[in-house]
Amino acid sequence: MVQRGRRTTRVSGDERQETILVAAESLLTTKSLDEISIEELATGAGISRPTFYFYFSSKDDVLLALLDRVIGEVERRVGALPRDFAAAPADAWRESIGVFVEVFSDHRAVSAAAVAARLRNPEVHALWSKAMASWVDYSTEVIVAERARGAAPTGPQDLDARELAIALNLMNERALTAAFNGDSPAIDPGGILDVLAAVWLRAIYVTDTPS
Amino acid sequence: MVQRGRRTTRVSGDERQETILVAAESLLTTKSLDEISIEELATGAGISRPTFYFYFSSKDDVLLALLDRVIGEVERRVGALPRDFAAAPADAWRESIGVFVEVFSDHRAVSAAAVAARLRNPEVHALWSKAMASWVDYSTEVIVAERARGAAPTGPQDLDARELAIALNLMNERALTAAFNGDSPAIDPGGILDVLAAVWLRAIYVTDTPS
DNA sequence: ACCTTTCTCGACACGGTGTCGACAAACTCA
DNA sequence: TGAGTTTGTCGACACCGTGTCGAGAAAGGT
Repeated sequence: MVQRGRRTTRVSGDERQETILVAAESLLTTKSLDEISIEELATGAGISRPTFYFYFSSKDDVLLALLDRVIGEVERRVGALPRDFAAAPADAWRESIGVFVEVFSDHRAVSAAAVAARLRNPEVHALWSKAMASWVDYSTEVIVAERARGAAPTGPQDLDARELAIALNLMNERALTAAFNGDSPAIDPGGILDVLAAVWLRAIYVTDTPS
Repeated sequence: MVQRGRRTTRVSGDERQETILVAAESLLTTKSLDEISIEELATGAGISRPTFYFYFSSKDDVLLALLDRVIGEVERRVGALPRDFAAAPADAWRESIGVFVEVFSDHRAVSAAAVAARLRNPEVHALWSKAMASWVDYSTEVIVAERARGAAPTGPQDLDARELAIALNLMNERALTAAFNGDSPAIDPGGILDVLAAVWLRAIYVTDTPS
């Protein structure tokens, strides 16, 4: 996925690679990826432009490496959450959504760049889609389980659990990127968890207080 | 907003301008805006590249003109809708959301290009934000009115009507672009109106059958 | 000391953008 | 009808960012 020009693993090369990634994430807090030239990225890492290509094959390749880490962090933290929703459904959903809020907040620059890049770069698109799909799968499973135990209704049109999960996950994606990039209109970053959690609960359970 | 090089209004120039717009929307169904060169756009309209600059100052300027029309169509159609939600709230919301589904479906190429371009172009960003703001305002007003007449609750945390409206509108934006651009995961375009309408109703009324 | 692998960069070719200035075509008013 | 103005057109140029190639320097292994 993120291939470098080096053939075997050595030491000082990995440091350079890391330096480029750090320089990139730092630059991304200032400007968007296409405002950053490879020249800039290379200079920021103390190397020349051609040397940059020894470590990464393009700017997007750098972003891909950064995005990979961010997604990894979400996966890890979501995976560490208790999977028992029956005890306190509202809190459980809130915690799950909270992971996204925190990680996307901490890495807002990378998230924003990824959301922009996926529209033109197939690899970024694929990586993002894969992550979204995994989160949708997770949400769908929980919704199905909650319906099975009678805590959540299906609704008049037998609202498909997966399509509901997709809608809610896409809402989160968009609402979070809007909030953390100062878009307008956007939800206040401080209150976004409350708003999103409320919509999820209502959309899934058709009540504010599921049991 | 969309300024052309011509100083006064004449005839055959406007036709050329229109030809460029038509060529652009047609090309956009095939590839993304940054895969389209100005050369291509010009050739498609039967002129040379420098001549293109007589009519538009950039590719984004062309997109801005196209987006302006699409937004205008939404505004017109939303404005023509009956504003009486009390009689049949579910149908009224469904019709409102239906306008977006139809227009974004008909002009999916322009919508997708605009969503991509707003991330780098301030003018596109501003135009899109303005439109979103107006739709959020509209939704907020209706939610407030529905709460006032007792049809919709506020919820435990006094869920702010505007923030709720923002979340729902952003969900629509993202879900529609995902659906009409073949993203995955995405909601099936044929059923997206049902899904979105269901989430809106539940999020606003906390029931599937408001009265 | 030699050889190989790792790493570096100057120099080049390329493709897209935007501008300038010459000029053609059409319309205007005497 | 013909001189002047506005409208429209484009060849040629300069510029900038990308990506590649090939020469070579440093570092490690034997």
